[in-house]
Amino acid sequence: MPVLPDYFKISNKIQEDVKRGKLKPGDKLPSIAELCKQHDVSPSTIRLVFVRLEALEVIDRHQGKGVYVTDPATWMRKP
Amino acid sequence: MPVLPDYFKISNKIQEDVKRGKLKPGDKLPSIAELCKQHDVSPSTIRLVFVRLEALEVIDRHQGKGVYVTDPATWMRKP
DNA sequence: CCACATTTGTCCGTATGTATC
DNA sequence: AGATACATACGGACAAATGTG
Repeated sequence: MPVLPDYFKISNKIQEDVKRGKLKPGDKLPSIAELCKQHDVSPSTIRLVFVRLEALEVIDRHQGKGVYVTDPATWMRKP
Repeated sequence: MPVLPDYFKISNKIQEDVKRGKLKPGDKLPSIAELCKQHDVSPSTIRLVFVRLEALEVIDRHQGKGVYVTDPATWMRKP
């Protein structure tokens, strides 16, 4: 059984939280700095998580604002 | 019009090559070092491309061997 | 079996830019 | 104007898998 890398485990965890409704569409994720502390990893690793989750359309990233759980409702007309 | 980042443009280009049949399922991509030269970026950027394309299930990565275009036929019993 | 080179993999820390508040 | 937060990109250290001799 392969040991999953950090960026994989973290993005899986976030995906799980979304599936379980712990994170809902439109919710804002903690800041990068916060996620670094929570998982004890560097900003670069969190960035990998974001690139992956963005490709999977789980999150939307907004420079200067934050990272949000994808909301199909506000998908087309982004604020 | 937003200027797309390098890792985005490169992964889009590879996706295009796959769609157009220039790259076919099972094909091996150039090495990271090679892709660095071709696009004049660092290895880190190419890795970002791979993380994205892997999430999109466009490629399969095999440590020590290479990176291949996803082939549904050989998906389960990898060579 | 062992040694070695090649290749990919993970993770880190940092510099700089840009959008938002 | 200043603080905060995300975005992009780089380069390096070290690990792990593969293939070859």
